[in-house]
Amino acid sequence: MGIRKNIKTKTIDQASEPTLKRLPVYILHLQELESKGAQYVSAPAMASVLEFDSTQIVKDLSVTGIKGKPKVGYNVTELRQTIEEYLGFNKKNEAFLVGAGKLGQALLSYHELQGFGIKIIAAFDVDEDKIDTQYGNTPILHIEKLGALAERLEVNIGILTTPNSVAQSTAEAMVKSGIKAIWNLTPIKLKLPNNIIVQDTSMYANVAVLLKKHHSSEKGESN
Amino acid sequence: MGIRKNIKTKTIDQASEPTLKRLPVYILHLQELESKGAQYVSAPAMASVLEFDSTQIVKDLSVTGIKGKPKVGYNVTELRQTIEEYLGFNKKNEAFLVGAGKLGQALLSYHELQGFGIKIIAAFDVDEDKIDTQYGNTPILHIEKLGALAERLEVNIGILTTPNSVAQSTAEAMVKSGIKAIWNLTPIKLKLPNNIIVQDTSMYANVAVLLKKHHSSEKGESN
DNA sequence: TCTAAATAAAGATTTTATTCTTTATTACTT
DNA sequence: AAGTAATAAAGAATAAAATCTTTATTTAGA
Ligand SMILES: NC(=O)c1ccc[n+]([C@@H]2O[C@H](COP(=O)([O-])OP(=O)(O)OC[C@H]3O[C@@H](n4cnc5c(N)ncnc54)[C@H](O)[C@@H]3O)[C@@H](O)[C@H]2O)c1
Ligand SMILES: NC(=O)c1ccc[n+]([C@@H]2O[C@H](COP(=O)([O-])OP(=O)(O)OC[C@H]3O[C@@H](n4cnc5c(N)ncnc54)[C@H](O)[C@@H]3O)[C@@H](O)[C@H]2O)c1
Repeated sequence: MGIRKNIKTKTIDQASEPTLKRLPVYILHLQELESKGAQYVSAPAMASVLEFDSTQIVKDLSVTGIKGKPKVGYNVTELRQTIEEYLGFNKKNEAFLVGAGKLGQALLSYHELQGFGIKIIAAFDVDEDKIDTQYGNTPILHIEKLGALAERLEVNIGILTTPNSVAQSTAEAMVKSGIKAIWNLTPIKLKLPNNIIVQDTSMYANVAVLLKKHHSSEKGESN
Repeated sequence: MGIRKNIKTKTIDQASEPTLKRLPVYILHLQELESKGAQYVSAPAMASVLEFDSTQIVKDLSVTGIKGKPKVGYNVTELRQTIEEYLGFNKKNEAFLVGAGKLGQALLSYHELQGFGIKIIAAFDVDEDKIDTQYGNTPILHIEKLGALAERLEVNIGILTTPNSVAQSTAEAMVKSGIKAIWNLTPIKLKLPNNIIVQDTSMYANVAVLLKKHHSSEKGESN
């Protein structure tokens, strides 16, 4: 009502989700530039390679607080590091994986993830054949040990790769164990307290978009 | 100017991408309702379970053309089938998977995907140890055979799970083989002709969002 | 048969994200 | 040293999506 409009002083560094999702694309591109020995890169130059709008790139990068120089661009290494720091990749991001099945094991062997912030230090399962074995260098433990270990090792990030049928109950158990952020790779919409961060990566959602666009384009829509 | 504003007559059935991504969530929920024997469900009822806004559900479902009845809701089975038909799950969606590594194999064993439209009928790789073996019931073939087989079997959907380093070149080979829609599970931003449908599922992007939100919430932001 | 409650559907508003425009800074050129 | 071209940065306009509001329909109950 007239007064009071900008109460959002606290949400300064809140980048939009689309922006956050583009930042890793920039990191990969910058890594490639670094490997080629490039020192500087401009937003328009990145734009032409990545096929993004150049002003959008400038906006995206500005959320990290970095400053570019007109006529020169950004220092490649500094830019990459600034983005990584902004995303928290340099913080301690140890995670537990729950559900060491096919997808879980793929993630356990996906060591590149470490370069993007997350390090899986243990996996949990209920399958006796898997429990107390190792996958790669990662131990697979009984799910009952989750709570005690999460507390002792101060782990508060969890990756959920159990079957759909137990996704909700397992997620609740993770929360009870002190997990604060869950990367949910099941297609289930989890119902959890809203102080818990949940990031969904649903294959079904992506397949749905792919198929719909595919069939629409076949029908000859301009798109 | 002045005249000509609504040139978009052709894009009638164009649902937004957020809507398309929610449709599979509805399908899963409807399947559960069916298994419980429910006949009808209303949008507000779904909303309370899924924690969505009920008017958004109504809007989402309306893109499929289905009509609900006031005071009753939607017929559960009819609604599920209508969504599935809308998304093209009942069409022939045979796909090739390229790169039969850890992630590729997880997808090959992920038979639930068939219920969501996609059936992987062959995989392709360059690793001699894998070529001409089977994974599950799916043959793994030499990448050179991709073109001929795609033509003969009329496959035009491809799943890309090769290493990052060859993602772009492999995608180009897929396009040359007649693939029209690519589900890209690498984090690489592909540059392809824009009549090719590309759906990215980047783990990095999701990890970035998760970590940023997690660290922001730790700093005590209201979010 | 009429009334009331529930809810789908359509439309309006608000919010969010992208794209466009302008301004100002910097380095290169002559 | 002055002028010019390139580009970052800030702001405005546009477009898209989500949410809110109103209307109309339909069933259940009086
Ligand atoms: N396989 C894929 O490629 C793929 C792709 C996308 C999404 N997903 C999703 O990922 C999830 C897992 O799929 P998957 O193919 O790896 O299944 P999977 O059956 O291979 O693995 C599931 C694992 O979870 C374990 N488990 C079962 N109940 C558990 C519990 N209560 N606590 C802890 N662990 C438990 C099982 O023992 C098993 O090891 C599913 O939700 C699936 O929809 C899988
Ligand atoms: N492992 C995971 O959990 C995971 C998760 C998310 C994303 N990814 C991404 O998925 C991709 C594959 O990851 P991965 O862990 O399965 O790797 P991987 O090394 O296990 O598998 C890659 C496969 O591709 C094959 N290959 C190599 N060059 C090829 C070519 N030119 N044509 C066809 N096949 C070729 C290899 O022989 C191998 O079988 C990567 O881009 C990775 O970033 C992996």
